[in-house]
Amino acid sequence: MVEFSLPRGTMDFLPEEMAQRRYVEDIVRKTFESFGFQEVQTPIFEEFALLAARSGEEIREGMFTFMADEVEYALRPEITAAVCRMIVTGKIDLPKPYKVYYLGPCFRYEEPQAGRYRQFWQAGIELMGSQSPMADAEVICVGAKTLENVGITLYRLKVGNIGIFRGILEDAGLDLENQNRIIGNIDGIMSTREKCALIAEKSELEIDDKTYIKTYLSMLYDLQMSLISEGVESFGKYEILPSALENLASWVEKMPIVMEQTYRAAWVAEGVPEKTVDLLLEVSKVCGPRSEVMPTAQTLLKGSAVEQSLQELDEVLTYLEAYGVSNYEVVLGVARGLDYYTGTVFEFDVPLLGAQKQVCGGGRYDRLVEEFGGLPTPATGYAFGFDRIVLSRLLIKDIPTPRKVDVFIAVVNESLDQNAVRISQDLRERGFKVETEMTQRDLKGQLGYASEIRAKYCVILGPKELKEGKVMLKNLETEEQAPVLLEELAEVMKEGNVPENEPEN
RNA sequence: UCCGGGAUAGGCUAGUUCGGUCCAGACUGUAGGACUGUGGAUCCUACGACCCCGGUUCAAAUCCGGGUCCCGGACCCA
Repeated sequence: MVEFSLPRGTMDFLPEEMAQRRYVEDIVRKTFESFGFQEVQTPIFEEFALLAARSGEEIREGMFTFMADEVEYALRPEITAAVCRMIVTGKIDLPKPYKVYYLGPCFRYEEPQAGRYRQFWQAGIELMGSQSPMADAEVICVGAKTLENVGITLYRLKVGNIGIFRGILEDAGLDLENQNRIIGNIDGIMSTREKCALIAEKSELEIDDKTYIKTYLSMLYDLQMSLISEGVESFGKYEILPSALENLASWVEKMPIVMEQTYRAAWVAEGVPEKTVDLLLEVSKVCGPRSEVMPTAQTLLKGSAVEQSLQELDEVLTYLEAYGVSNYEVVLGVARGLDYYTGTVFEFDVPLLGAQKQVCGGGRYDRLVEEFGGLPTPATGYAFGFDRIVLSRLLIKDIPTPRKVDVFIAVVNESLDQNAVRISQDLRERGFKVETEMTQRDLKGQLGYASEIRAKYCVILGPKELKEGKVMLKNLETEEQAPVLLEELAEVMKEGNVPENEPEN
């Protein structure tokens, strides 16, 4: 016999899991819809060129691709691009702003990890046609409310504005490609800072932590060596020596700083002005509550071209508070992996989830629709990792599964099968969920099954009662039972009780 | 691709340290019976497993080598 296995990185959902997912899904939809977002659906595959438009060829290895009719396609890794395509191809005839949402499977060809699959579900919203900071604030608010409505309050919300980095880099004369690369580096520094801070909380290094530190030491060592061979004099106290591996623990604290200094040297070697580099690093460190962060940032960025982005961020925060969302942190270093963001960017984390803790990410992408050939359309939105939301909710609190059926119809002997079917159909029409016996078990077995599937009632058909136009109705929760006239059956069950037991004769 | 850990009946697992006491034990499940018109109980019976290939050995679930798959983590995360 051939044994087939589940494709790597995919999952089957059993009835109980489906019920849990459906429960969360309903809340997500209701929340989206309460803000006026309407559902759309796009194909699960698109032309590869569309999906890769903003990120180049190298994205290929992260996608499932295939050829058909001499066109290259890929399973969608996210849905924003498809929504933009939908706008551009012009089928949409809605008044602006467009407020749409989606929920569906996406695919990435990656190594699975906890909370990370090759087929995963994304739920997201896009708000197109408004350039107001209010739109950003609303989108963030929908994110916060969705999590709260699902029952997840232990989240962390980081808000920033990628326009600040872009502005600084543009000032220094860097083109988009170089901007993206350096922003990517900063993203790396940010995540290393965060990871090291997490490790620092532990009393002892775990194996994975050691591996992490070794990997980065060697990466930075190589980078430093190649910079030195290109003429960088030395890294002074930030230089990584071959003896570094001897005391790994000491690097938990030093690593982020060394990483900054190494990238600093690399950027300077590329010709980025030192002033720009220092500013970038300073800005990336700015984080905390609004009241502390904004003054610092204003001083730091005074007189530069990015004051406008900062202003924009401030307005978003003002609106956000009007929406009742104040449990955020301002993190100017939020970079997001995505190249297409132009302004506001934000992330929601649920630390409970461990390594893959990001449940939501999004921001403003004012150029994407235009780049796909549409009219210039300001847009903002985000996507949730739906699976991670379900996971978070389950870690916090169990989700009760609804009962399979209200009524099970048992028969004393097979000759009554057709009566059972007729009664079941009648009850279904009256709104009950009903299941009928069909395995020829004895009555004991049938009752056992009925209680196992947690049916509330069992209707027992037997010749004795049927002769009088009655059936035996048993409440499986209270164990009460009594004969009931067929025509009164639905009524009695709706009232939720069973008449007093009749004395046996 | 790299680094850790793992794989025993349909499910969850004991046993692996230190080879023999294990033709592998428990619980659950399924089927039947005690009980031919009344259920989550109890008892009895049956069914059912050491991931694959090779090696060491008188003897391998256990040790060694290779592989496959799973679970974490790194990279990546558009």
